[in-house]
Amino acid sequence: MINPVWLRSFCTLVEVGHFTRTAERLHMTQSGVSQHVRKLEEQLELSLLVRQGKQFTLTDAGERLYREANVIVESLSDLERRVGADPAFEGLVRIMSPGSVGLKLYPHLLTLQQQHPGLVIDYRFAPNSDVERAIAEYRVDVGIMTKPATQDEVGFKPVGEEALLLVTPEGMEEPSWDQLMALGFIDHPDGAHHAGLLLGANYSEFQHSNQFPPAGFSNQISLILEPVSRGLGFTVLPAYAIEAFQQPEKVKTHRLATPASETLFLSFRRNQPLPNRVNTVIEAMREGLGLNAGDSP
Amino acid sequence: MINPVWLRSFCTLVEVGHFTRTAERLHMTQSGVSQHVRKLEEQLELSLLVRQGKQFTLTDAGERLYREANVIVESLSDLERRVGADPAFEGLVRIMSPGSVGLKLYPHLLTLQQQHPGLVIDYRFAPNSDVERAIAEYRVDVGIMTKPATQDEVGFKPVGEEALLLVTPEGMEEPSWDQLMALGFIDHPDGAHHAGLLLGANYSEFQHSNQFPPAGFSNQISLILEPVSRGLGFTVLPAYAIEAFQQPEKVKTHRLATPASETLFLSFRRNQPLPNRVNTVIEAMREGLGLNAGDSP
DNA sequence: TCGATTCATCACGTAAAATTATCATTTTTG
DNA sequence: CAAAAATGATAATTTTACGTGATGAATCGA
Repeated sequence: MINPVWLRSFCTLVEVGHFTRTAERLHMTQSGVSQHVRKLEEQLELSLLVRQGKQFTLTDAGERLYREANVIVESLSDLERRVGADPAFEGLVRIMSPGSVGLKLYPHLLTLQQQHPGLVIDYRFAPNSDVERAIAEYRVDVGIMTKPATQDEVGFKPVGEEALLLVTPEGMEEPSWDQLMALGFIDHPDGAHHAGLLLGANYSEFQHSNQFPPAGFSNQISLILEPVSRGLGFTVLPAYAIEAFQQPEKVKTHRLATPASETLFLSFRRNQPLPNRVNTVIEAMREGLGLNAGDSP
Repeated sequence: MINPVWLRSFCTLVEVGHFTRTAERLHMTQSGVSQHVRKLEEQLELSLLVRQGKQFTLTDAGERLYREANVIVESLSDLERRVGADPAFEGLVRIMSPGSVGLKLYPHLLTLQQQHPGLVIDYRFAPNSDVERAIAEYRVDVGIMTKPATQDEVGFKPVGEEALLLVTPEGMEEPSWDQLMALGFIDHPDGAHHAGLLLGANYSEFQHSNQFPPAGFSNQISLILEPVSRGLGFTVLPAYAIEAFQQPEKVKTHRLATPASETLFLSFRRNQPLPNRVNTVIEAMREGLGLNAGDSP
């Protein structure tokens, strides 16, 4: 590999046209400049300069070298700055969350991306466990989970609460236990968890969601309320998932006496500080969840 | 400036994912690789690797550095080859010659350029003295001159002879001295020189072209025969300049008893070997002048 | 022609880098 | 699961190479 310090000397010499002044410019001695050029010529086994007394002109190879080397030297001397830079509104940010939160966050983050052309959002929907694994395996920068992370490498921080609501077909008032049993449960990936939190606090008969006759399942968050709207069963969902349903008039939402809510956890890798662009996105996510901006992890 | 040897170690390490194997690949010790990475981290004042036992992953800065540095390292290790290369059919070749020869050569060289997309011909027409100066001042790679070069730095080599011919208006047989005096001389940049060579050898009365009444002048080689074709005078030209005239039937060409010819000299800088692409063009010029290919200077 | 510049070369001391040796971990394997 | 092998970090030592300063030769300007 050619010594880039020699290249820099050579390029400066070509620009300055003068050994002594080149040396001054580079804070070295004229002797050094001479040696650098000679070493380059020795290593490349071709002459770079045609010396004519105190003047010189470039040989063909000299011109080629100058042209090529100049680019490299510039780019090398600039590298430190470029790598150190940590722009807040540029680059790829990879996010993962369960579908429920994603439904609310994704449009908000797309707005952010529209405001900053350099920013690229990669948002994937996946269950809690997948989110945690993706973070641990460096496949994702931040995640939102509805449970605390279990692995050591994954840090977490509560960033919001979302009320859990019981959803039944339209025209039904505060349903009794028997009515629920009659309806049957429309399940989804977090169905058991949600049902446990809300129904456990409001129905003494409740033990587990599998007490209810199964009435359907969907892992497509935007479609879970479809069977409910058709009178096929009930389900329990966080408020933002209900908001996202296309035909809200076709279902009936019940708050119940004892409210229950799901905590949202911001999740991230513990062992390295987050780049600015990721913090930018985290701020936007807080806003999207309706929270005041706070300091990022 | 960041040490590119360290960068190479880092890039290789990222690709290999293994300190010891990286060291083997780079013909150094594992200790060296460790030190290179550490020095990079110290100089940049940021961590590049997240070490997890004997595994590691890249930090954000590490990824940026790898992406940027890889380009530089590749380009640097390839530089030697690129500069050493001397392609025969690529690059710019700058040529200068008097208009007379140029008329014949230029179309031929354009054909060469068409055959080799990377080759670029810069052909300029200028008098002998300008050609010589341009060569000496590195503004041109090769020239054709009709006289030997006078400066030390400019080498030359005869590459062709071109017959000098007397040209009169049509319908005139081997003109007498008095007929020439009556017609008058159509002069051009090499007019005096050409007339001296041809007429001096064939007319005892001849001393200098200014003996003839001036009948016109043009430095546009393709137009010199225009006034002759209109009966305005005679001139002396090399054969290839006459060939290039649009309406050959409008003039009469005379070989004369004692032929005279002009020698063409290939001219070039003495102090440095010619790049291959220039030799390629020189070969093409020899062909264009109707000569057998010979070894270039 | 003489003095002032300018560049090339040489010898040398210093600073940087590579290697060796060793230790603490981690991973593999029987 | 324990012993063996492998891996990476660190410290100490050797080796390398880099830049300087001194000297000399060539060139340029007055």
